[in-house]
Amino acid sequence: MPELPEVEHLRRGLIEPLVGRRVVGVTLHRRDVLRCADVSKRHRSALLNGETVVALARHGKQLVIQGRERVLLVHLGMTGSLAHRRRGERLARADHVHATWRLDDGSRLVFRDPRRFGGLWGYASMEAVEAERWSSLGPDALTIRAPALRAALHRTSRPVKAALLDQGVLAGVGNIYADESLFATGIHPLRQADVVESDEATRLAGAIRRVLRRAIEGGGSTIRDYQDAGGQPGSYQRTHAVYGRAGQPCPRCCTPLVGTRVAQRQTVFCPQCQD
DNA sequence: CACCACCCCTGGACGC
DNA sequence: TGCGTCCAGGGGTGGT
Repeated sequence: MPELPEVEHLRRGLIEPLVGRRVVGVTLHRRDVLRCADVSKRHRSALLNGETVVALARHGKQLVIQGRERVLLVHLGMTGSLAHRRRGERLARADHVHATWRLDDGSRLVFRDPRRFGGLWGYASMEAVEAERWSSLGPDALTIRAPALRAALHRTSRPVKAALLDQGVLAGVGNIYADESLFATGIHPLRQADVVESDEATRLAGAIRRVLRRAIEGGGSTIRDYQDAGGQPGSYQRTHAVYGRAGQPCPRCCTPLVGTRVAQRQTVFCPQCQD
């Protein structure tokens, strides 16, 4: 399930194969996966046909492939993936492939998303993405600073985990890294966000940055589906302290970890270490 | 306005 | 083996 670390690892892995390459052909296998901001444009143009890729940008969990004239925003949702394959290299699975780009070196980029919670959005420019899309997102979680997090948490009485999952509060944290960051800071996921103390918010901001940075270095977390641009799984799932470990001993104090539900999400915490 | 439940979707796990 | 049921969750939406 791609959260910020998986999307950032993907972005870094796509720079070398994509930047400087020209898109010489696109196939949209499933039209409803492309949700164009500008519906008057034909889909080939929205999908960067004929464009040279100049950069890859990310905010939170959203990736943007920047062409010279247009840009394409990619959201992976739960099961989305972007795979780059050199000429002749095959995909592990070809079902649920919704879009394919052919590049001028004979390689191709493939968007696959079995559950279709993800999608593709065409925009005229980075400025349009920032104005129409990223303006409703909170600050990027990879660089979140304590004062900004403290202020955001202070504005809401929701459970702190619900606030962390809200992309308008903080962009990029999903279910895995919310639980891991709260455990690292000793904060109970159901604690009201506005009663998180200043020093706790400071430590939480640091934990979020550290957890995300280490997850990126580990190539992200692969629970079931996630693969990077080259088809490799991540390794950070081996480092998870609490996510997916309900009933197992807390790695710090050996108390059995407790599973519950917060904001419709499976949530695991240590009843001894987190309050 | 703030918050929350529901819904979209598919594949894998599990029970019988 | 096969079938039915449940569950995973990011994010939009509509209800409270």
